[in-house]
Amino acid sequence: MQNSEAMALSAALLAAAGGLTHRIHEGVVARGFEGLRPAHGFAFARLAPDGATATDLAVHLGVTKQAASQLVDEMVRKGYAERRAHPEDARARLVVLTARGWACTRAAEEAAAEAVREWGAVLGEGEVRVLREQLLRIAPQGPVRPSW
Amino acid sequence: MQNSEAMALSAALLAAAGGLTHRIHEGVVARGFEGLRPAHGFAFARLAPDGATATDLAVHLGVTKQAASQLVDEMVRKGYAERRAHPEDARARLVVLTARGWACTRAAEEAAAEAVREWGAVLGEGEVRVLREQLLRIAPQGPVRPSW
DNA sequence: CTATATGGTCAAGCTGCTTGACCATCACGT
DNA sequence: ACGTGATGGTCAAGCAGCTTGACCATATAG
Repeated sequence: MQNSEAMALSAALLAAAGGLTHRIHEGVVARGFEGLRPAHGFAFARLAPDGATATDLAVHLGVTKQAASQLVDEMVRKGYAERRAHPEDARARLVVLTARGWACTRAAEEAAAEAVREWGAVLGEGEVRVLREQLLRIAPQGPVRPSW
Repeated sequence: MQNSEAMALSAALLAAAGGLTHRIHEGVVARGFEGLRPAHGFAFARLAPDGATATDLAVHLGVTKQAASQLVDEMVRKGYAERRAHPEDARARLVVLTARGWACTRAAEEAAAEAVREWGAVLGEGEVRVLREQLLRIAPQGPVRPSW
C-alpha cells in the first residue's frame, strides 16, 4: 500500500464522515429540531439508554466536566433533557432525555437511515453490509471525539 | 435496513474517522511538527499541488475568508507556508507550502499509511482496497467540513 | 470611464471550550 | 465514629477560533 493510496482512503473516509454528519444534521433540522450542533448528537447517544452523569458525558465526549455541564445546561434549556437526583449518589445528578429528546434521537436515526439508504442505492445492499462490518472492525473503542 | 443498523454503520464510520484523525495528528506530532490542529491538514491538502489563495482555502474549508486568512497567518508564522504575489491578479496573494510544509505533509501521509496498514492487518489487503473503493463512491464532493 | 464584483485586511464581538478555585458528598483507613 | 483524600458538580475568568461588518485596492463588465 503506497502512501498516496492511504491518503486517498483517508480522504474518502473523512469526506464520507463529514458528509454523513452534515446529512444527519440537516435531517434533524428538517424535522423541526433546531439549535442543536452535531456535538449534541454524541451526547444524546450517551444519554439514550438510561441517562448518565455530567462526568460520564465529559469522558465520553473527551472534554472537561465543565464543558459537559454547559452542554447539559443548553440541552435542558432547550427541552431535550432534564436533571434528576441520582438514585445512588447524592452528589451526582442523573441527566436523562425528555420526550422531546427521544423524538430528536429518532429523527437523527431516520436521517441516518436515509443517508445509508442512498449508499445502498449506489453500492447495493450487500456491499453496505460489508462496509458496516469492515468499519466496525477498524473503529476504535475510545471516547468519541466530536471535533477535529 | 433498519434504523438501528443505519445507526451502527453511522457510529462506526464516525468513530473510524475520528480515530484516523487522531492517529494522523499523533503521528504528525511524533515526527516533530507541533502547534498544528487537524484543520491545518485540510488546508495543507488544498495548498499542496500548486498553492491557493486565501479565498480558495475559505471555500474549501467552509469558513469565512477572514478565518482562512487567520489560518494562513498562523501557518506562515510557524514556517509551514508563505505568501507570494499572485502571478495574474495583483489583489490576490498565492499561499504556497514551504519546504517544512511539504515535510509535514509527507509526515501526515506516513502517519495515515501507518494507520491504514493496521487496518490491512485486521481486514486483509484486499478488503482494504474494497473499503477504499466503497468509500470513494459514497464520499461527497463538496467542501471538506473540518468540524462536526 | 464609470460601476460593480472580488481578494484581502482590520476591528469588534460571540461561543465553546479551558484552567483554577471551591463546596458537598462519598469511600476508605484507622 | 471520624478524619482524609477522591469524586461529582458549580462558579468565575480567560482564551482560541470563528463570525459579522466596514473598508481599501484591484479587476472586470457595460
